[in-house]
Amino acid sequence: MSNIAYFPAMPPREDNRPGKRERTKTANRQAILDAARQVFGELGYDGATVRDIIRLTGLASGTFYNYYKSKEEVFDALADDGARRFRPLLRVEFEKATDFASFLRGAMRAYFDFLAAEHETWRVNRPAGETHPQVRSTPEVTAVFAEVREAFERVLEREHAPPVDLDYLTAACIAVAREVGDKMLERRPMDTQGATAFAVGLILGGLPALPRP
Amino acid sequence: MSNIAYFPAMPPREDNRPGKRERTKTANRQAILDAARQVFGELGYDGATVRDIIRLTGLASGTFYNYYKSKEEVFDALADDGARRFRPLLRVEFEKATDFASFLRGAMRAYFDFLAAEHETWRVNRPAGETHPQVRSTPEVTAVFAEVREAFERVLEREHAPPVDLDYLTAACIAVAREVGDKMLERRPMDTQGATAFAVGLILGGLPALPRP
DNA sequence: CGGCGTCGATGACGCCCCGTCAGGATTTGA
DNA sequence: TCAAATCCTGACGGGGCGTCATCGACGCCG
Repeated sequence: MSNIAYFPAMPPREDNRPGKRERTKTANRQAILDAARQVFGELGYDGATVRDIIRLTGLASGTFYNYYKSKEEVFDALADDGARRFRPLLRVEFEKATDFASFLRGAMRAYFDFLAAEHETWRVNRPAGETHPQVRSTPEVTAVFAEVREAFERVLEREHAPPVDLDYLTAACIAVAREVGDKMLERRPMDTQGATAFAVGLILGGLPALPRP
Repeated sequence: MSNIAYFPAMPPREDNRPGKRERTKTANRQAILDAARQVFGELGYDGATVRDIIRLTGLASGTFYNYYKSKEEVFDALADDGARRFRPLLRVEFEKATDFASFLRGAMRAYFDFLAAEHETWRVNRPAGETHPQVRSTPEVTAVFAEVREAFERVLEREHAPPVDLDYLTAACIAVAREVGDKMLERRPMDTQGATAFAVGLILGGLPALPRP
């Protein structure tokens, strides 16, 4: 038998791609995440059901539980995913920054742009009046918090700024970013620059007026 | 038969107290709210179950649904309750205030004190790592937002302050209050005065630096 | 008092979602 | 080609959900 016209059902892989098991695993994980994003988007966090997500993936119910333990866990995975994608952007801003003002401006702008971009993907067709799900403290989200805090610390120290309550400052900045960002998303046209100017103005102006611990 | 020693089983009410029907209704409503507070406190919002609340009240399951349609609705009722109790305090601060600075200081302080007081009642025994439930936008909560916004508007106008983006400002102030308040609750001793100084300092300092729309 | 109409408390019920697990299909490595 | 490993499958027991027929208690009036 010549070897010209013969192809085995599955030709041997010459590359170092992971095996089929590994590939379906990541495919499943991704399918679940995608389905979850859509379901949460349409039904809201409370309204969503593990079964809804499962149905959308076409997998068996048991399979879901091979990947995530619960609705909370998928949701946290989505949040983690967002945080993981945002972190590098934050790091870039830190590298670029020359002082606190420029870091804050860059980070804030990066966040609002990120938010606006996510917005499209995320809130596909939210029924009116649905509260959007609470951002939970997953490992990656916590890491972002810590990273902001540390960046603040370093950059403030670098420019010999007087000491402040860093925990409060970090919390306040993130709070302003979140809430102003939220309001920004409701406005048309969506003005990330305006939101940035507001948030940065408030915090930079307030910084010198903070009590010294 | 003399009328001295005779009391009918239920002596007639001379007062204008509502009838028994009405009284058990308010009692039930209150019992459900109390039970809900405790259950949410112990199990967290996600972990709590309508059945848990029902069990704690001792009522029948059907009775619960005569008062609230769902877990969400009881929770919103609790939030509403908090907002309803906070609103007068806010109003008092508005009356007392002579300018934006004094209003902000008073309101912030009132909020942190309120928060600290609620804390005792609310987070009875939260298991570690539980995220506390999202504050939802119930009618009363929305009303508080609107009231803050209007108070800001009036007091800023009164002192001929330059115009600002009131929506952003309100959102930012509430955000700072919430988040700094949250951090405050985790500290021992709980320092409402310190938190107030921080939040007020940040916002008052930032106000003049805001972009003019 | 006594009788009647109404209100709302009751809890069993059917429905659906939950998370599990024994069985089976598919991939892997030899 | 075969055995072992992997993990997908879907039926199942458990339990929470919201409803509704029933009934006891309340209020009202003669």
